[in-house]
Amino acid sequence: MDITGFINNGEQTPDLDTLVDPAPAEALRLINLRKSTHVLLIYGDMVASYEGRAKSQLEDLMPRLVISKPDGTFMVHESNKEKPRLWNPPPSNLYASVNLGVLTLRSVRVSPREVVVVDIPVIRFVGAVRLGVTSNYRVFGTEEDLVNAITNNPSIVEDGLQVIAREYHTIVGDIDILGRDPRGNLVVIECKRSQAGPEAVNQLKRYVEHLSQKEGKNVRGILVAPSISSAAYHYLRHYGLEFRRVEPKSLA
Amino acid sequence: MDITGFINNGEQTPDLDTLVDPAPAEALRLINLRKSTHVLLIYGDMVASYEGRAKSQLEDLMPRLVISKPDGTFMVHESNKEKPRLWNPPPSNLYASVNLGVLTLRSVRVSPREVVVVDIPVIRFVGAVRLGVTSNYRVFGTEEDLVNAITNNPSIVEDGLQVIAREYHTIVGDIDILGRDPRGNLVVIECKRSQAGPEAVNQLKRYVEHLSQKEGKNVRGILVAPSISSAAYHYLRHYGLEFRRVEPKSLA
DNA sequence: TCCTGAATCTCGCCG
DNA sequence: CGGCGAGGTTCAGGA
Repeated sequence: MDITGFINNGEQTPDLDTLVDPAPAEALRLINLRKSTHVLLIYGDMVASYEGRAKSQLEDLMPRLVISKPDGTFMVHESNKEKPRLWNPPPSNLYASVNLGVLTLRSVRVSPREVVVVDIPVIRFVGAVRLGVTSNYRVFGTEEDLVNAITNNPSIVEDGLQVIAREYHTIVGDIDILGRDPRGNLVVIECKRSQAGPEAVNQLKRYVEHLSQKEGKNVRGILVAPSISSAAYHYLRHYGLEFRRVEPKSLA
Repeated sequence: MDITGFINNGEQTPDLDTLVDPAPAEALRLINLRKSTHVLLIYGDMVASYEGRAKSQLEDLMPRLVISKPDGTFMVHESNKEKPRLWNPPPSNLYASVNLGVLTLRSVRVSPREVVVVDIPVIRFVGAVRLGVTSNYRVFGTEEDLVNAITNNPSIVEDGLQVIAREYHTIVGDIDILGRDPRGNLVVIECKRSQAGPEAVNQLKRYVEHLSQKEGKNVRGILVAPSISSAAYHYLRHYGLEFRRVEPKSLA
């Protein structure tokens, strides 16, 4: 027993461990050793099931890839698609065990209660890799960037427009930008970073209706987006709403 | 030159290849050999960037995990989160190269044009695994299951309700279920598999308004869901719409 | 191909 | 912790 509390006798935990065609007990050992610090990659023939908010099963024994992250992310990937076939989102807990030579992984999420169970009778590979996390991550070209650009320069939408508020809270939701036009009309502005559809029109209509009832006067509504679908445009015009085309990229 | 066209002289392509701390040229060879048939796992210190619908960069050199699938899925994962930090959805094309000892991966999507570039000066591991694809995949407890259950037994929603149509198309969108109550009123039913919010109410309101204008008479709207948020319920009642609590699980 | 809306959406933010 | 809406949403189905 090491009085310093270090089990590994001063040896550094490696960033990478790999096992090819391991015995189940070997795989189990590595998984339990690294599951809270490393991302685990487990490849083999497996069946899996999920039950929680919904329910589904992968009954055919087939080569698949399990990825488990220290934050509890648990995914069963197949040969196509970006999304895992089965998964548990973080935070979940991983429990591994071996019974009759079969490695079983159970990922358990507490709230809502969701369980993914994977049985792996044939383990082809287990890897443990230590990954980083990017801080100060930033995406450019979001809806927020669009709102900022309009706030800084309202004439992008309309000459003489004054911005009264951003993220204006109402009982029916938050209005991206509330403004006033030169003639004194309230203007509700809804921004979309990509093509607007019927839902976006509906959202704008909801805000305009609410404000117009509350204020007891006419309120304009402008949908700002790089484009709008044909059906959505007809719908928008039918309710007297307006569309203003703005390319988010032109504002970078 | 093998006249049969088989480069591997009859040897089977292995389901699994692994390289630990490979030279860049070695890694490149395996990637190009397997990228169209296997899922590639590439672990090392890397920087990455994305430009397309939006733009973002991972400037800090840091251990990350690249996953590339034969359908063109390309993901850069970090130590947390279910979603990759950067990605290209399928279909995309992967181009790998080595310059001055640095492995570079470029994932290119054509429409819309999007590019993810990853530079990997330190390659710790490359794996190629052959995965399957589940056919006849089915999830239970979806909104469609709820719609089916109501279609088969409309009394779940209301005694005497008759279902006229499912997925009834209108100019403002598709109505989950269109029915008629014993008093002859048209009834629009919107189903949600989980708690309903303001957007769901708004959606129902849109359909009801449209039909009511088109038909020139009163149209009822019923929101069917396991629960509804408080704000959404007030909003719903304000517009004379109705809520019917239904647990999707009770219909399995 | 585009359009439309569901999703075990996931994720971040704000109360 | 729940509610709410954005997202480089992804994905499937239909016109």
